[in-house]
Amino acid sequence: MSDVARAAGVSAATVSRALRGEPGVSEATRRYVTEVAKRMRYAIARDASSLAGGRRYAIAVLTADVGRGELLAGAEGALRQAGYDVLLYVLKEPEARSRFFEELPLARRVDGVLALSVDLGEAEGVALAGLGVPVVEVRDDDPREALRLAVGHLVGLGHRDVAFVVTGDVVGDVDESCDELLAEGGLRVRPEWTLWSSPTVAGGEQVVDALLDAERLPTAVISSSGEVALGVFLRLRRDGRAVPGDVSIISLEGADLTRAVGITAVEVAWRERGEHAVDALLAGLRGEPADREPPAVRLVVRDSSGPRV
Amino acid sequence: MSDVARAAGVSAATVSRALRGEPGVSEATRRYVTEVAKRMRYAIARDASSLAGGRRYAIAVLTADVGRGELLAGAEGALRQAGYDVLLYVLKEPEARSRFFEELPLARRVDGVLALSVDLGEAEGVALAGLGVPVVEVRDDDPREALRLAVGHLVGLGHRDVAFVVTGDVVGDVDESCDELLAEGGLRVRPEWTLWSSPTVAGGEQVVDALLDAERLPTAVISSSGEVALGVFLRLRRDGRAVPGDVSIISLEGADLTRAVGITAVEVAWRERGEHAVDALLAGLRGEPADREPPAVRLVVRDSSGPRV
DNA sequence: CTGTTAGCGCATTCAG
DNA sequence: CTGAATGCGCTAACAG
Repeated sequence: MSDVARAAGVSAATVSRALRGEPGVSEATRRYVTEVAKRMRYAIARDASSLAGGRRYAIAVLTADVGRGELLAGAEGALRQAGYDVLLYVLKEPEARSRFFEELPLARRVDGVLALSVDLGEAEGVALAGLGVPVVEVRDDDPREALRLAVGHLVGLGHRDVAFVVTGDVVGDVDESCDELLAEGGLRVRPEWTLWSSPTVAGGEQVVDALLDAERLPTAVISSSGEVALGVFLRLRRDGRAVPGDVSIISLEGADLTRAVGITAVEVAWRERGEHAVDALLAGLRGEPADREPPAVRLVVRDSSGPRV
Repeated sequence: MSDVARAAGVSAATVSRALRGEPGVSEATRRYVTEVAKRMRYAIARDASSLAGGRRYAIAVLTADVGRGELLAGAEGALRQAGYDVLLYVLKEPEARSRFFEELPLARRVDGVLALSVDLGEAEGVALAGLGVPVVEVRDDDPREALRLAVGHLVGLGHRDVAFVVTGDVVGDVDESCDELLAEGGLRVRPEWTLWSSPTVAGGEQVVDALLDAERLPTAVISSSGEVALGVFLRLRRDGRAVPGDVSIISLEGADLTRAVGITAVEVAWRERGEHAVDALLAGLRGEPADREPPAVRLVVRDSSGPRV
């Protein structure tokens, strides 16, 4: 930096101020210094800057689900644009996760923490809060929101007899209240149409077998898993049933899979959600309150759902 | 650090050495200092450490494909274990990518660079090399390797009449030499069985239509895309053909999709590949040469491929 | 094996 | 608006 200062005929302090956009430098000086710095390919050394200034220009991004690439990409882009480095921590393996929260290697290393799909536990949240920097978490959605969207869509198409396939993995505790949600939407609720399945294609196929055994076939199926929806789709087609002619199918999850096959599904705008989380974090960094309303889930209508016939 | 030093009754230099595992400290002292530090919840400030020591304990991980979560996770885990921080750079958008290589914000910020699935261009490689730190790249595989595996599998099952579906996106220039590879493996090569398709499920369905129009149906189909393979699978089944009874299907790509549906596919051990790349980088950091042989691709046999009947 | 002495490269006072 | 002085917290030579 002193080299640049000498070359520009000013002091290092002025270079520092000019390059960081700090007030207290005339526009002319700032422009000149900036130009000289660029010509000399000079870039501020972050380490020294952090050490002297106290700020670290880095955010820790925690994620337990590397499959959510778009979420991560959205957050990374927004942080980069705001001038922050992204320190990635993958907390997928349980050991890695517990070790992380034990050692908490973030002390004095980052200005904030972004937890993406980690579903922070009580103790974990407290540990992060203890760092003394802003923490923003993106939790997975309340699955009921997705269910509501699906029900609304089907009711709008005239469906009343709808089967609901639950996979514990994805929906969590929604089975407690799903009947209620279905009824609220105006659907008929039948015990034999609330089915549990393993979250696999084979599981979906078995579900159809069970459905075919009953005296009456639903006109639509909601699946909490994309793979199950695919299994349902395949099995119905093999049985000569038309989709969506005879049966409509909606998935509450699995954007990639359902998009590939053309199944109507509820999707989350993960990229935007990542960007939104960064906005909240940056607000926290400035000490302002942030609006906590995340971008909503949306229904993507494809070829597997149509009017009740 | 001086607090710890005082509490332990030693000098700061000793604390530094003890905590970093540097030689020149008695085991007893090291143990004691370590214990005191832990008790005081002291952790070395990376900024100051980097500034004074010259090493940064950080690796830049570049990726153009956030979908490769396992690759990223593998690399992150290995780097973390080696004591390095991971600075993530997503180079997906073309503008982000060009801006990155123009500004090259890594100068004096990292000890090495890991480029995962970015397919570095000539100029980009030179730019990175100019940083003066080790650079390791994980390029996507030569698609011919996958094709060889698939051909070998089918030949072993007695197939001779095999169609090959190419999607430009995935296979790149392989269509130049695919006939050769098929013939090498002992398959019959027919121009009408080398088909081009868009990398979608619909594309795969159209491929089957084209195949059905010809006078003779192949006994197996190799698809360079998982989605196309699924389309082929669906369309064949709807046409009443048994898979793999009448036609076997193999995909050269799309681990998630093919796994979900049960299609035999060539897969890459992405996680291990990430770990391997880190090994190479760490070797470079130590100034040693690294073995450049990446973990090979492998064939995962599932229900879509069987003996020729 | 351990302590002492100097910086690492910058941001921040405080003067001018 | 600008420059000079001071120290951020640590590591690396040195000396003992």
